[in-house]
Amino acid sequence: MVTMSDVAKEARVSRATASYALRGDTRIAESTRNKVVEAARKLNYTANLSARSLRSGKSGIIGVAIFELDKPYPSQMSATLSRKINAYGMQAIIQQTSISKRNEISILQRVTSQLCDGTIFSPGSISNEEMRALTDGKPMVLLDDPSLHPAFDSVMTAGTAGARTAVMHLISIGCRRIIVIGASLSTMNDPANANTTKTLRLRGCLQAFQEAELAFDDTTFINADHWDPDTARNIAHQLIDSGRQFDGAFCMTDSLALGFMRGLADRQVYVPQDAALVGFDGIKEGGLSLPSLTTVQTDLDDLAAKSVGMLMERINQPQAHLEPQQMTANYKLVVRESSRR
Amino acid sequence: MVTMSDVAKEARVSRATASYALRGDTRIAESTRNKVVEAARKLNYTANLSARSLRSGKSGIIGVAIFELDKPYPSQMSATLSRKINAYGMQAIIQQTSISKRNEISILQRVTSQLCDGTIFSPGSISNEEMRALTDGKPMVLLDDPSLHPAFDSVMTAGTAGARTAVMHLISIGCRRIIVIGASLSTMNDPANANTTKTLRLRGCLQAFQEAELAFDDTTFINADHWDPDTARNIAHQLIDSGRQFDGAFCMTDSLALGFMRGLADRQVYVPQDAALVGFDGIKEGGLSLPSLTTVQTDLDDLAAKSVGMLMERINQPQAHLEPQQMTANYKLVVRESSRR
DNA sequence: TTGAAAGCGGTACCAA
DNA sequence: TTGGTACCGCTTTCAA
Repeated sequence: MVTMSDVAKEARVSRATASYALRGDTRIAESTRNKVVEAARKLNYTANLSARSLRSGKSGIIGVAIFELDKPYPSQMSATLSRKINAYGMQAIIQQTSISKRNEISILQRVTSQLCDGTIFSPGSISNEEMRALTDGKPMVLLDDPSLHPAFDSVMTAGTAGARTAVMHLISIGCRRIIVIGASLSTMNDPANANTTKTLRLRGCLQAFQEAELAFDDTTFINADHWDPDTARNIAHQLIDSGRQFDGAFCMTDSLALGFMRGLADRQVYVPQDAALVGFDGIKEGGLSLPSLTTVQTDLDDLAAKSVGMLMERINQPQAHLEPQQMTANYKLVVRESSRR
Repeated sequence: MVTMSDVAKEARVSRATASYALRGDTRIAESTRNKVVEAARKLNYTANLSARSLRSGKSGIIGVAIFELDKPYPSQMSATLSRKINAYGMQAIIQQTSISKRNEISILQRVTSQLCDGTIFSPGSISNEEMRALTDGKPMVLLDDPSLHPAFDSVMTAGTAGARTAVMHLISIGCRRIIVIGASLSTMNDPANANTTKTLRLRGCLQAFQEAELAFDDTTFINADHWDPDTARNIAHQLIDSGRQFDGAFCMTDSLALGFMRGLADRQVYVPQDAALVGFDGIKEGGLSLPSLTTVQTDLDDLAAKSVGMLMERINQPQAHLEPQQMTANYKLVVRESSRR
């Protein structure tokens, strides 16, 4: 391994000078800097990350910790965040929490807070206090922070407004017997859930129902333990088998929607003829399915710009001890075949 | 930040003793170790990664560098690798190369070779020699290494055997006018391409055609510049618009297959009635599409077990200077609706 | 069985 | 403008 001493020797300067020169400190004479840079290139030198990070506390790395990388939405979000981070000249590393608390702690404690200049974290089962302790004061931006008293900057998806838009759209195309897949109404009973993704989306649904003066009850809202396609596919089977009637469905994520659509097809119920369908997230797969999926699409570029932007601000101004900020990512309704009649 | 000195002081031992105790060195008396461990827990101590890594050259981190995280196959592969790495008690960090050479170099040079005890890398545009230089002798396992003279351990997907299986399956269900989407025959003309994914899969197709004594020519094989759904969708449009007849299609990836299927549907050509369809990879989305997709499924658990296993062996026995090894991941044909007649 | 001390490869203060 | 040097926090050799 070639170290800075090697470079300094090659350029016939001191280690200190070499260090300054390579980082472009203006106090170093241009001619000296050129010598050093040339020597570094000749030796194919790269600064040792551990050493630099140990001494300066900076690594140039931003961590992204996300629940499950094999699901379309988180993977597309991570990819977008990663590119945005690169655009700032930083390296992005992505870690999968698998929604396991042990994993979350391990990631925050052993990697993120140690190595990363900042973290973008999609919290699962870990509390604000634990995060405080584990991040050791390093900047962190949360994605969809459900806590009642935010302790960190965060970027939210437009859960309530988006869900409201989705249901309003179903109503506007003539649906009158609408069901919602993803959460049951009872979720909202517990005040601790006031800001969870489920509650926010439920709230938007209720707004739409009320504005349109459409009746609803407990059976309108169907919980999904896991927001994945197989769960939704089973729900569809049960629903049809039970003889339930509906002419429109809002699924709280696209993954649910695609699974639900498939489940309906398994029972010869077809979208959009028999029931219109709207999802949420805007994953790419929704544009390819048969029929293609109407969805409330979160603008991932905007989400990435906001979260990485906030994080970089904190990193660059660590002294500013501002209140935690909350931003919301843009969204738009993308109308496709699943709601065209 | 709480350091080892703090722990040592709290436990009333020296820093060295604390270090040994925490890592379970047997020379430390049990009672002493308990004191230290207790102190560490009380202070909520975590060893500084940079310091440890700088001094010992080990970090407990394995890097995974993959081309695009927002595509189903690489994202599902990364997720599986990540879990497998965790099962070995190591931390996994995932980085996205975006198939940009600059990015690949940057990742290898600035993060992977610096920080990671080993790397699993899906090479894009970087050469063996460059990798040698950038990894600085650290263990690395390549995924689908296309080089003619492998310089690293690698795990291959069963390109030739898998593609052969796929085409044989189409033949076995009665298809006689089969087309292949993904690469053109001319790809194989350049000897430099002898081991690329495209060539391997082409080779398998040719074997199947020849064994079944089925005619084929240049027009049987249609190139896709990018292996993504939109490209395939366009190909489908062009093919149908040009009046091309076929009763079966093998797409070199599931993403191509799903796009192709959607493109056929855009032109009122339906799978499997009008043409049977087989993909390659085995992404989860293939089980949900309408119709569900027959595919040659790569066993990702097996792929992960093999690649992480090889890597861990290299890490644990750095002295053994064995020849580069090649392994191949298991696969199986998963027959679904797209080829049921 | 434990402790003192020398680094690992950089950074940054201070002096020249 | 440049160089000497202390130090970041941990590991590891060597001595006690």
